[in-house]
Order: sequence, then structure tokens, then C-alpha cells
Amino acid sequence: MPELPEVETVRRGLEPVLTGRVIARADVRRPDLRWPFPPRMAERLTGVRVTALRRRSKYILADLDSGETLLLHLGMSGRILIHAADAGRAMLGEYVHAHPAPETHDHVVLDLDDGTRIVFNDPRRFGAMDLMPTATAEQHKLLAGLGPEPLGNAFDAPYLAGRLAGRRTPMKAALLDQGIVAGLGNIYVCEALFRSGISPRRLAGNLSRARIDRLVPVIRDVLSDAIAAGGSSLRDYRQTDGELGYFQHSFRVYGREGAPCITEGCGGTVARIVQSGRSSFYCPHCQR
DNA sequence: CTTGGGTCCTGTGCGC
DNA sequence: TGCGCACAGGACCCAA
Repeated sequence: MPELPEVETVRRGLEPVLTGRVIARADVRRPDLRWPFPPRMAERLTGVRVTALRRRSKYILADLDSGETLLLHLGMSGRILIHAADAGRAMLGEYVHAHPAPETHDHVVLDLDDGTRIVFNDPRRFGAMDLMPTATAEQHKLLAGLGPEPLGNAFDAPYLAGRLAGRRTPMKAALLDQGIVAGLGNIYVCEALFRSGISPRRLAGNLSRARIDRLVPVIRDVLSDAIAAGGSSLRDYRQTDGELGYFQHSFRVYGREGAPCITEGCGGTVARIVQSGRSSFYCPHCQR
């Protein structure tokens, strides 16, 4: 799935297109994704103006002038594509926008008042959409238990040390736990642990304070680097404009099983192990 | 409380 | 060419 950097890239792509626009038409083409859509979702989206686009963890939040906020999660395979209005036809004054017909996994299609079309496509349907009052958005069931944003001020070494203390779970699982820190996924946990020389198997409660001090800025750096690169393009993830992100070329361990460790003078080989059902890539020689 | 495992769903790439 | 299996960026829910 898109992890935090990919979701932030999508948010940045949507922001200039959606902010200030009115949703002229909402085509909700199935009753659910991972969960049922909220009642009357199409009606509640129609005729409302988008006032802001925010991100919390891997969720995109679109504030609406109806007093509600649209919550959007891309799951593992969710994509959002933006189709610009057909300029040629608009010039003729017809305001007929020749968008291509929806494809197989186009589940929700939003047509904006300027003719732009926003398409939510998600083959695996692990994604989600919901509507809630803007005033209580943070109390939404999916958001209430989230830990701090890794790029925010609340995520620091004392906080992380407190959350890891006494934990018998491997570091891999601890950093994937959205209640400890929100937004990391399989790729960026692997990359952050490699950059900080920590084994994904290291028990969270056994990590020294000095190493926690080092880990926190490394997490920030990995995510910042990835956002700057427009996220990672794997399989079907693309930016909203169809462009590919290119951070996947900067992976140091993810997907490199059997390849030599890139650490100067290490000489180790990248290994893949399975932890809580997910692949962990790491160098057993320089990650301890 | 924490922790591990199963589950949802479709698509792709590999070995045979 | 076809078939079955492993694997894929997430996260909820439940049992122990």
C-alpha cells in the first residue's frame, strides 16, 4: 500500500485540483470497499465544496463545507487518478467533458464543477471511505487510536522510548504498530531499521536509549527523502497525475534479498525473513 | 494489557 | 500454454 510518503504525494496532487471546487456529481459504483460506505454517500458528496485537504497517517481527509469530512484510505492497491476536463469541448461552450468510461475497479467517480474527474480505483478493495462531522474527525474510530505523526514534534526519542519500554515484540512489529507511530508501513520500516543498524528482530524493550535517539531522526529522514522523490512506485501505485514516484530506486534493503549489503566494508548479504506475515529485508551482519 | 495469527480481495510472476 | 502457489504497500478482530 501506499505508506505515508505515497499518501502525502497523493494529497499534494489532489490539493490544487480539489480545494475550492464543488463536487457536481458523485458516482458511487458499489456499496462498499473494505467496509460499507456511509449511508447516502453520493448524496452527501453532491453539491458540496471542498475547503481543505489534510492527511493523518495514511488517511486523506477532505473537509467539506457541509460540515462533514470525507475520509479516504487507499488500502494496499488504491489509486486516485485525475482526469482534466476536455478543454476542446469546453471551449465550444458545451461543457460536455469527454472522460473515458469507468474501468473495472473504478469504484467512486467524482465530477467537479470545472469538469475535472477524480477516480478512486482499487482492485483489492482494502481501501476505505467514510464521512464524519469535521468537528469530531479526530475521534473517528479509524483515527482515534493512532500514534503521533512521525514528522511531527510529538514524535521524539523520549516518547518512543516510553512506548518501546517493556515490549517483548520485535522492532519490526513495533514500528508497524500504528498506535506507536502512525504512517510507517513495511517498506519504510525496513529502510529505517537498515539506516539505523537495528535488526528487525531486536526486541523493542531491549533497544538502548542511545539507539532510540538515533532511530527517530532516521525515520524522519527516510520519510522526508521519499516524499521529496514523489513516493515509491511499486506495481500499481502512481501519483495522481500518472507520473511515477522514484524513491524505489533509493531502497537500500527492501526487495534486495540475496544482494550484497551496500554498507561500506560490511560484506554481508541482504536476507529476507517473515515477521507477522510480512517480509522483512535486512542485513544480518550490520543490523543488530 | 500485549502478542500472534487469520482474514478480507485481486493481480502478477514464477516454477513446473 | 496452462495451472497452482507464493507474494504484494494494510489493518481489523479475536483468541490466548
